[in-house]
Amino acid sequence: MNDTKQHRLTDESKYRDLKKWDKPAVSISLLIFTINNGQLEIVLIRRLRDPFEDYWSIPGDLIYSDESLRSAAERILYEKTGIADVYLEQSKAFGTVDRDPRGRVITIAYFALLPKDKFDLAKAPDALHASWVSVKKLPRLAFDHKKIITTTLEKMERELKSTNIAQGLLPKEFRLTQLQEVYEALYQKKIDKRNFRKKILSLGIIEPTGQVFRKGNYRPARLYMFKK
Amino acid sequence: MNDTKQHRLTDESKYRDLKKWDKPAVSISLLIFTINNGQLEIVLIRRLRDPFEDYWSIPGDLIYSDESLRSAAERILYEKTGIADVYLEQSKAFGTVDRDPRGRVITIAYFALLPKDKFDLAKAPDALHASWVSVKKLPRLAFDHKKIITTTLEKMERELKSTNIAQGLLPKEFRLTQLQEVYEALYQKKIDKRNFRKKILSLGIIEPTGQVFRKGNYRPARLYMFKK
DNA sequence: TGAATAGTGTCTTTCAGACAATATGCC
DNA sequence: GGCATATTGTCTGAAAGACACTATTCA
Repeated sequence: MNDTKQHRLTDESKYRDLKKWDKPAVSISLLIFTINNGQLEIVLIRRLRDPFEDYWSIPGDLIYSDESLRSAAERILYEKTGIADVYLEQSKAFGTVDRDPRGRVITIAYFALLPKDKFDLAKAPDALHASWVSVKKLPRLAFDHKKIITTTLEKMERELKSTNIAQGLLPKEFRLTQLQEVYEALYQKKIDKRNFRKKILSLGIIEPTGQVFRKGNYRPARLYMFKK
Repeated sequence: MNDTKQHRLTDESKYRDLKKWDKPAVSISLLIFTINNGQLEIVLIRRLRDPFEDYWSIPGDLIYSDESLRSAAERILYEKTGIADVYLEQSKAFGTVDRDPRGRVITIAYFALLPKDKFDLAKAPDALHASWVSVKKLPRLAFDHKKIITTTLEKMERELKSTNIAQGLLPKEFRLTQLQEVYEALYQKKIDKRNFRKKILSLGIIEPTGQVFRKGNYRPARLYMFKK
């Protein structure tokens, strides 16, 4: 509300008045998450030029005039990773005036959730400068990308409680231990195994596939999948 | 993901390529809510010209180049109602290509929550064509405004459970019955009075002011306020 | 005393959380 | 048998939900 007043007070020069209706540029920022070794990780890109040279940033691009917000997010995901069929949801729009020193850019953040085995970042187009980074150890970030990530993580945590978000981070068939790791990574705390299994099974959203998963010299785990 | 492929297939003429980077216009859509007689109501404006003449629409405006998204929402709220100090939160961005027949407009929806007594719509600048409308009986709406309202209502309902959203819809001092009406209006169902009071008081977020509210020929009610 | 709303308590069921031992498969 | 992980049940306390009567004010 102070801003409202401020707007009218600072709107003083004719130059500014003329510029008042300049269209902003609009971009999509795409937060790509996965779980790796029980850690929530995000794809970041090292910037090669100013502004913010050598800082890390979220993938993004301007929106074409013939694509919707969601289509643009899907395109960027496809360009960065070569994959298409994943969980994708709008996070929030960010639009402070000075968030990009090059000019007015409003960005609409989307987040995508991938199972780790779905794609190999090393083979992606931007491989040299893109990297998976744990959200617990974020490097220095360009623009307002730190805030975008933090805000989106809070939203994801809230949604985990009421939606099937975990599904996006797991392969079709998974062990209960993996599912628990998703919850622990998003809540950032340990959960009791017995209580977790009791609850998740009572929700009735997953079912055993009948298959088992074998890895080391130990008991195999039953595999589950989300019901349709 | 179909959209992604489609984009590349249909991106065939040079004309389109040149237009590909045209900047979209960006607007704020402002959903102004209050509770009136236990009903959730929203401010709508009757359109006087094409497109969608005689349809109803959500208040909105383009964003100036020197204001943030939130500042723009505050400005529009101020222009429409003359008030500033209310609960205001971003809902969601909407940006399908053809949502406005006049050209590409991406809109970012905000919602504002007012106590009913806070302002008199009849004295507002747009009084002639603006009106409070119950969200249960929405008239025919212009553009994609029906979807914007529906999506925002779902978000508000979700937030009611975890935040203090009810505070925005009530005056500083209120009766427990009023508070219950807010919950009932947003959940669209009746709540047991004893259970509601037991729970809301156990949360410790409100406290009695010591005042009472007298109206008809019946027992006065104690007044409460939200703690700080 | 009638009308209209305010205010209150108990019981049952469900859910969350603490807690540790046994089962299985492979070497 | 040793190792590594999978799988399972009980108890307790807290919260949710069903349910109906008394209290207060004023005309």
